This record gives sequence, C-alpha cells and structure tokens, in this order.
Amino acid sequence: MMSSSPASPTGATAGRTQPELLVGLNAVILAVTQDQPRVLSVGPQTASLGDVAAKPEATSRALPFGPFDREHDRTLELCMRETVRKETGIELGYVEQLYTFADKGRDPRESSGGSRVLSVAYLALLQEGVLSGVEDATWEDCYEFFPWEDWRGGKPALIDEIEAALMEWAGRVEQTSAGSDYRERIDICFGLGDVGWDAYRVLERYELLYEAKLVAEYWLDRGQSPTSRIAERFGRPMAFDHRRILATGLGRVRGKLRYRPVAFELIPETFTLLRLQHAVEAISGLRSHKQNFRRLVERSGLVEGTGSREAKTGGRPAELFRFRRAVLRERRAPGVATLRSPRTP
Amino acid sequence: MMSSSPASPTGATAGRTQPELLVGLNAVILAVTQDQPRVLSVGPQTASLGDVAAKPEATSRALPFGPFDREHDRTLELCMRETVRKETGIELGYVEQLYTFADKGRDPRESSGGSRVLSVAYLALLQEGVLSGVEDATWEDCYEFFPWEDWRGGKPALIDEIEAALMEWAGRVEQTSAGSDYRERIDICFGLGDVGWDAYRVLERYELLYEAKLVAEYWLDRGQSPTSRIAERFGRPMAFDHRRILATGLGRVRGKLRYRPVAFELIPETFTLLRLQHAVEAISGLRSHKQNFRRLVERSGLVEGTGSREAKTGGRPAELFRFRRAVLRERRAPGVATLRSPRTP
DNA sequence: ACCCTTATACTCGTTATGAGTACAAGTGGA
DNA sequence: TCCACTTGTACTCATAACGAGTATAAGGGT
Repeated sequence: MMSSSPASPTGATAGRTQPELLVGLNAVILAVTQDQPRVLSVGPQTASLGDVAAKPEATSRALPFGPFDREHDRTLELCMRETVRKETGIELGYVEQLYTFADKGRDPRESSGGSRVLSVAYLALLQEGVLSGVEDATWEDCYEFFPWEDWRGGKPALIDEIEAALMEWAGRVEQTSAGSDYRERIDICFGLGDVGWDAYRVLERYELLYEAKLVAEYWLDRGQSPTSRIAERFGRPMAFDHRRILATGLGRVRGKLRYRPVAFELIPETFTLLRLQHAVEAISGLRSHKQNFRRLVERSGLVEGTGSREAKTGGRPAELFRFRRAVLRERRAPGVATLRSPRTP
Repeated sequence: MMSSSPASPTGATAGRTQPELLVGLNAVILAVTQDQPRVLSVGPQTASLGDVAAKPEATSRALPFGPFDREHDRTLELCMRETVRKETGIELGYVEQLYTFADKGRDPRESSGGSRVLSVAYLALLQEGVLSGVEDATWEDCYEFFPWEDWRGGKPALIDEIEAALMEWAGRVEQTSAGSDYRERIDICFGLGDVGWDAYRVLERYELLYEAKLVAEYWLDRGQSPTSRIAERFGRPMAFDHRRILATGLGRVRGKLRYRPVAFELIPETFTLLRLQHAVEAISGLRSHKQNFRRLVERSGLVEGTGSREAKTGGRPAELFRFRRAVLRERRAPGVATLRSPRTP
C-alpha cells in the first residue's frame, strides 16, 4: 500500500502475517567448451530411483539453486556465490543479477497447499576448463534446450517446422479470440518475412512456444504428458520454470555481448582470435566473417598481442592475444558489434 | 542448499522458520514534461508535521511502493500495476522489471530489530500529460537528484568539482589500503581523461559517490548529518535507498534507448521530430545534432508522417509524425543510435 | 615438392556518422 | 509591406565503419 509518510522502503508492514513466501536463488552458469555453449545443471545423473524413473520430470535437469539465508547473507549476490561454492566447489567470477521470478504456479507444489516461491536468478560466466567436482552437477549443451537458437550452420531446418506449427496455432486461436497480431509476434520472434533473426529474443521465442503449447513444460505444468513430437522436436525440458530462466540468461548474454566485453569472461587469459570468435559464435548462435571479426576486434583496441603463438592450430600458428583491461579506460561501451544477423540468402 | 533431487525451484525448505523477510515492490515511473525528465515520487508535500520537520529524512521524497501480496497477485508486475493504479490513479503502460534489492541495511529499521526487506523494483514510462490525482504524489525533476547527469548544456561545471573531490578521496584511501585503481574507476565513471562520458553509467557513478561519502545518503544511513557542501552540491537525497533505485532506472532507460524504440513511450501518439528529439535528450542528458537526428529517425523507418502539421512551433510549422509499429516487423533492434557522447572539445 | 590447413593482410564498394551550409515557411513588429 | 527572427527541412562532404571478397603467409603431413 502506498503511503504518504514512508515507514519502510517497501511499505510492507512488519508483523503482518501472510501465507509463507519462500525466497530462493537460481544461477544460470554459462561456459563455452569445445565451441559449444554449456550450462551447469544439477539433478540425478540417471533415473535409477525406482518407479519415479518413469516420470519425465524426474530426469529433468535443474539449475543450481539455494535458499536466501536472510540471517547470514549480507547481499543476494554473496549468498548465491556462497551457495555455488559450497555445492559445486566452483568459485564464480563474472556475475550479474538476471531477473526475479514469482509468478503464481511456477512451483507445482504451490497448488497442493505449498508455499509461494519467489526466486532471484543470477547469471554467471565461467572460463573454459572450470569443472565441478560434484557428481550430479553436469555441463549441458544449451542448444539441447533451444535447438532453434543455433544458427551457426545457417538457418536451422527446425525453424520452418516451428513456423508451420505456430501459424497453424495462430490460425486456430484467431477464430475464437481477437488475435490477429499473433502472426506479427511470430514474425518478429522468429525473424520470418523481411524481419531478420534477432539472436537476443531468446525469451520471447520460448514464451511464444510455451503459449502455443509447443514446449513440454506447457503440458508438464498441467500434469499431462507432451506429445511425442513435442518431446522430440522442441528441445529438452528442464525442471520447474528453469528453461525459462535459462532463456532469460542466454538472451541477456547475447544482448550484452554487443556492448560490453563479456566474451573475455568465457575464455582463458590468453587466446587466439579464432578462439575468441568461436566463443562469441557459440553464445550468439551466429557465424561471423573471420577476417572482419579480426579487423573489428583489433581495431577496437580490446586486445593486445602477447608475442607468443599457439602451434596446435593444424595450420599456420596463430598469435596469442590477451584482453586489454586498459581499454575500459579509453572507450565507452566496447563490445563485439559484429553480431547483427546472419546472411540468410 | 543445492540438492541433487530438486524438490522446489529454489531449494527452500517449506516450514523452516526464519526471521521475517518482507517482500515489497518499488516503481520508478518516468516521464518527460517540458523537456525535463521527471520521476513520480510520494511523501509529504511540505514538512508540517511538527518537530519531525527538522529532520531532513522527513522531507525526502520516496518512490511509490507497496507490499507484494502473495495471496492475491498472480505476478509481481500485476501487483505493481495494481498498487500504482490504486494509489495514484495512474494506469501504467510500458513496464519492465528493473532489479531486486536486498542488501542488509538498506532499511534503517533493520538494525533496530526490524525485519529484513527485499524489494523488487520496476521501471515504467509514461507519456507527457498523465498526471496523478493524489496530492502527495508529485513529479520531480530527475536531475535534481543527479545534477551531474545533465550534459545537455555541455559538460556541467559540477563535474570538475566532483573530479577534484573524488581524486582527493582516492588519494586519502590509497595511503591506507591497496587502492590504486580507484583513479581508474573515477576516470571510467565520469569520463575523464580520454575516456568519453557514457550516459549509461548512472548507477556506477552514484555508487562511487556514495563510497566516497559525497552523497547525503552515506551520512543519513549512519544517523549523521551530511556537510552543508554535500547537501547543497551533490544532489537531493531520497528516502532509504531510493536514489540508488532511481539511478538504476535512469541508467536502464538510457541504455535501452540505444537499441529499442522506448522513446515513443514518453511522447504522445503524434509528435514533431523536435519533440521526439527533446524527449530523447531529456532522458539521455545529451544534446544531439538536429539535422542528423532527423535523418537517423527517418531513415530508420521508425516513424511515418501523418500529413498534418503543428502550428505552434514559433517558426515554420513542423510535420506531425507517428510511430510505425510495423517497424518492429522489419528491423531487428531499432533504437536511436545517435546517443553516443557529446563533443567535449 | 606438393597439398592441406589455418592465419593474416589488403582491397573495394556500400552505408553510416558527424558537422556543416542552404533554403523554406511560419510569426510579429517597424 | 518588408524585415528580422524563429524553427523546420533538404542537401553536401569528408571520414569511419561494415560486409564480402581475394591474396598471401606459415605451419604440418606425405
């Protein structure tokens, strides 16, 4: 309730009893290994828990999470770092807050009398090679969850299938309600017609597919089983709303790549330009022109040569570069601008 | 605690008792009126409450806020819209989630035995002319809180004063701790040396000033009074950590302006190009080249002429334009790219 | 020596950007 | 009516950035 004499920053009244609200933290931890974008997930490795194994949810991967300990943690971010450190042994570097999720129904247990759950999601980027020592924490390929997001090999064939399925859905919906702009949303989200593919819109695409009942979670959230076509073609589901959270995270990095030098958080201290390029391509899901990428990165002043070179390239040895921290002092908002759209013709 | 068999999206254990944690919502509601950026604030209009009037906090403005009603509200955003609607009569349009604040100590009452407060802040943009009917809700000029952020008249003289004060502070700190990169942070934040001014870094600047004890909140948070110089020169304080939240919001719009057409959320349906330019300038705090701004906006396809024109310009009548929604179907990430940096020479 | 691979340099045409100049079309007053 | 003043709009021009190539360098293997 707004109040004209603020008594607390939120206006919440102390001592007022309400049904339980749990606050937790989720972490989207991304890395690039073998030129593939990976996300750290937790959950049982194999479904060997007896009869539970039959249920698809039981084998879904989840994002690392933990409760927010309001007694001991000074900040949300520290709590998240601590949780991840304790549970996986990983010491996070680059971290940023992503989004706070609190929609009713995001935890299926709510409906059966459980508490409402609010969680604050964080995004973290790790360099290749940092591995978790914990058995049931695994790195998964991001594009298994979003197969339509990987355009590095050109427009995925799946896009046509998605377009057809979405248009069919939009047609059905338009008959009942006033929904003539569904087609427009579809065009924008998936870059159809003369729209270009915008790598950034990961979340919008996932949510549109969810609305169109084309992702497994739509059915699982309602206690039903997805059709086999959905289960096989439209990406692996994750537990709860974690695929949505992952979509938010992937979209955020892709966006940030354009104007902040976050790519360097994903690769070792020294690297060849091709490696940098591959990391950027893995995250953005787009292929870029090698010579121009080099020109762009060099001209930007983001990197400096180390003098030494890497021999194991299979061809001419490549020079090793390092990130010039000093660049932050010289230019505003440096990033890798090349990441516009792939040439579709 | 991370768990290998996820039982809840956050891992929070139901039924576990912890000290009270309150969840609330804050809204940064921005508009542009008379070419000035405004923020909607609440609080007593004048300090006529007796002896409380002497304390500066009693007269500070606060951002609109309300508790998150976990029973009735389906989503955080709906709760926020509802709160604002009920309390000010304003029906929000463009809204996005901004950030979640939960640092220990953000509510001064915590230390005196109160509850920990977490709040989710939202950003909303309104068109000129939407006014609140509620008496103690007022529109305040954003730059009263951040006088150093307005570069429309060229580099503010205040920047030199800030530079001096910060450098002096950095010098003092370096003697005690290992802090040789304070100067680098100062350079980056305030665009000194060969760095350019980056309009986007509003929060970083505010936080640096806070650390350097140059904003009133630093002292108020510790129950002390700021020096008169700080009170007079470094912007008006707000209640609690609301100036920090406002900084987050202003930074976010400034950033978004560059790649999404959010400027149109701030102006009426039809507008002259100069009006659009002034709205962009008000938010970004930068002046832009009129002819180039026009070229950019027209070439971008973001707008279309309506044929009619506005007479009240004081000179030649200007054509009225409207935002072309269709552009969203044609180009990825359209924005107003011109907003780089002001020519400082 | 020849072929394959990857790295790196350089070219070329197109488009975007910053900074102007020039002219158009209103207003109000001498 | 003419003139000064205001704001809007069209065009120019040099420079930088971008997309797409071609050409050459420098390693390994057979």
